[in-house]
Amino acid sequence: MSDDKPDEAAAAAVRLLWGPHPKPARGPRPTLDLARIARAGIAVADESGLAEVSMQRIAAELGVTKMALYRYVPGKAELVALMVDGAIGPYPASDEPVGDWRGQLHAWARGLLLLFRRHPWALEATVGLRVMGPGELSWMERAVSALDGTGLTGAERMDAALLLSGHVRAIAQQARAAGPAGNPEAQLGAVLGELMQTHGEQFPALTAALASAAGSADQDQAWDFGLDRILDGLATLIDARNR
Amino acid sequence: MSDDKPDEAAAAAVRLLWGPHPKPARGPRPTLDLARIARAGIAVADESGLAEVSMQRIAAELGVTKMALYRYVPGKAELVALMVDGAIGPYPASDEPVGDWRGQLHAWARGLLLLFRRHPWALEATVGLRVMGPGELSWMERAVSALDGTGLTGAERMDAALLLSGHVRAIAQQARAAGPAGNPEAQLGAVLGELMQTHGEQFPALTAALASAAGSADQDQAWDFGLDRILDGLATLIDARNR
DNA sequence: GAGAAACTGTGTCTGGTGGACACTGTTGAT
DNA sequence: ATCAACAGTGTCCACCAGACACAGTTTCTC
Repeated sequence: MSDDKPDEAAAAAVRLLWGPHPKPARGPRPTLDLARIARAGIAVADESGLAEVSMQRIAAELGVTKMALYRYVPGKAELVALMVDGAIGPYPASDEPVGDWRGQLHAWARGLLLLFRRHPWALEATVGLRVMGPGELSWMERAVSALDGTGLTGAERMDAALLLSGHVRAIAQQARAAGPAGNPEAQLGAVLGELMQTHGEQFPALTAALASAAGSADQDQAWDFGLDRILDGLATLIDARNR
Repeated sequence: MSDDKPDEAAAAAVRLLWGPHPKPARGPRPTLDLARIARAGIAVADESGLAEVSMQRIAAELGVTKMALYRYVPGKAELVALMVDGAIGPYPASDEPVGDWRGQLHAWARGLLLLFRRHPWALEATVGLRVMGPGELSWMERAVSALDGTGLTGAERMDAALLLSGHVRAIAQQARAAGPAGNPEAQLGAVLGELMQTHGEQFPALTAALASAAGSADQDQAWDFGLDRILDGLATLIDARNR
């Protein structure tokens, strides 16, 4: 069937991300290793975007031909998966769990947001079907463990983590669209305002909301708003459970 | 220098998406139009995924050479933007605003989710920098207008819309990863469970959560959970504002 | 030691992509 | 009738991911 192709691709990705990687007994010494390859890819993506990441480019960066890369990585998709997990994880051990679940999740979300800000390409690299690596899972672990003892079920704890990461991604994407300079809200408002000038009558509610928002230029308004709403919602449920 | 290139690209996209498109006075009749092109692209993407969308493919679908497409669309990015806005909008007029803000937002989010289910490729097509078209804005308009009169500021109403759409995207992506068959939770649990078997000791909280979640096989658990949490959070704020 | 086996990196090739450009043919305004 | 504007085509380029055969290097086995 055509369904076993994605499966074997996924299996290859799992092998690559989760190891083990026994070093060969015979033959010439490998000049590269997965960590170096991932680092090179991340560096290129950080600096020039994911579009610049090609087999040739990364190989050149490492001083080999592109075909040499295929000795380490089955294909470009797996390369990117390696880069993603390298860029994401593991969850920094310096951020020890401190405070209640709310404070912990707040710190967790902030850390994830900073991470996406540092590696904007990770957003586009994590759409679609993919295999989670150890790094990504360690973040998941941290979020779920922050909710231990809150009375939420296991599924609910994981759903909460997914919910938070969704918000992080949404904000990171908005920030990315605005570019490194200038706050997203202002930029979004500017382009929207332009469109409203010519097509405003079709979007009365938006026009009104935009006019009302024109004054406030709070930097991270959308971030704090969404995060607080989610945490409030979780608090409501947790309170109900514990009563 | 290099910063005006994205700007002019964005301007081209705005022209394309927002018109106007005056029909030429002289010359041969165009055999195509933007709507037909968008429809062809959407059809291909729906059926075979975004990767199958190439200039050649779409042109062949329309019975012309690929270069003819460039008479209508400045490049592939703009083609995809056209497809996205065509697939998304406008917000269906049949879904009249009914009920309180909560019910309206619930219906809105559900509608958006169904849309992403119908056009899974729209997820990958809407990461990164992009220009919103009329269709996308009409959805935004609907969500913002649902929050009219709740006491929220304009910026907050828009932030709420962004928050909800973030959750929709997160769920849609998870559903997409699981494929059309089988519910996402089970599939996620299966692959996670496999990894836990070999690396479980590194992720104790996840292992516990997974074990606890093994029994419940609720289909749309994550969807309802996140949506309810967000709406609860909004309700908390709205209540506070109105007191 | 000698040879074989395993392995690495390279060169070459293919089919595909987005896009530039010059060209022919068509159409309506003058 | 002429001409300028426009549409669709054919040809070209650079780049991409990947397949494959090959030569060179290392280590294990006899």
